[in-house]
Amino acid sequence: MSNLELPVLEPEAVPCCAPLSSAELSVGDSVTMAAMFKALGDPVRLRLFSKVASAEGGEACVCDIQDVGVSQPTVSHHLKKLREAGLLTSERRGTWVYYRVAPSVVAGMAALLDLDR
Amino acid sequence: MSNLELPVLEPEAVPCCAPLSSAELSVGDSVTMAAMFKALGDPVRLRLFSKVASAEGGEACVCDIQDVGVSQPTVSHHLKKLREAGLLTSERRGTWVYYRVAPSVVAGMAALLDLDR
DNA sequence: CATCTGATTCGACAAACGTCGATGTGCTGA
DNA sequence: TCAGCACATCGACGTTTGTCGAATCAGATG
Repeated sequence: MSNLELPVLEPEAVPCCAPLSSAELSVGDSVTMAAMFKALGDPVRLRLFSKVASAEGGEACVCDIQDVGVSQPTVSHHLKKLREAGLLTSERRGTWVYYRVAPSVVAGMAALLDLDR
Repeated sequence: MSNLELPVLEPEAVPCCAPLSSAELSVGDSVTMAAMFKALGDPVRLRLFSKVASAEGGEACVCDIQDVGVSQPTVSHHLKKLREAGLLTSERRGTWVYYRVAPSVVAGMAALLDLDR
């Protein structure tokens, strides 16, 4: 990946897109959306995302979710990917860093997959 | 990818899964679902999928959708990936091969991303 | 300040991926 | 039967990815 400061998609900047069944995706939108799907395209990342999404109070600190069978640096690496894709946000509070899902972004992905309209 | 005959997921075999917000994904389910998200995690593949999903009559032959900026073998390769992930089905009719989306599989992905329940 | 703990960054490496041109396969029609 | 078109497979390639251990950064606490 060309990691010269990946732009970390803003939660607001996701009016993308109409359902796939309704219209063909533009080249630009396909790049944007593919990056999001790709972020969920790894089992470890999907489990981390799942742990955050299903956590009490909608958030979880890294220490609560890092038991996924890989080393702690690898967990951190995956969480960064999810952040860069715009799917998670993070906030440091004292010693711990808390992660939350970005609901609008995830809703955008779900809307894209809604084939019934 | 370890391509020793990838099992080509059955459209029926996808009662997976409950929304991510409701419960943590199992290891097995995370592998299954990640493979699907990964299939949509490439811009070219997402555009091909989009072209099929938005096609007249719900299907398209390769010749109708192969104008995505890569070579014909590459298009074929990507369509195979989408088939293997269970997202598309294909059928040969005479000279042409027609692709359709597997609605239940895509619906399963959308359901997983539904955070509002 | 020194030290401990939680989390990120760095550097390296094998495996997987996306792409291509060449070749193979399946069907149609002359 | 043979030429031609549609599509898939093969073999090779540079790039990206997932993983690790080591090092570093950031707060908290003695």
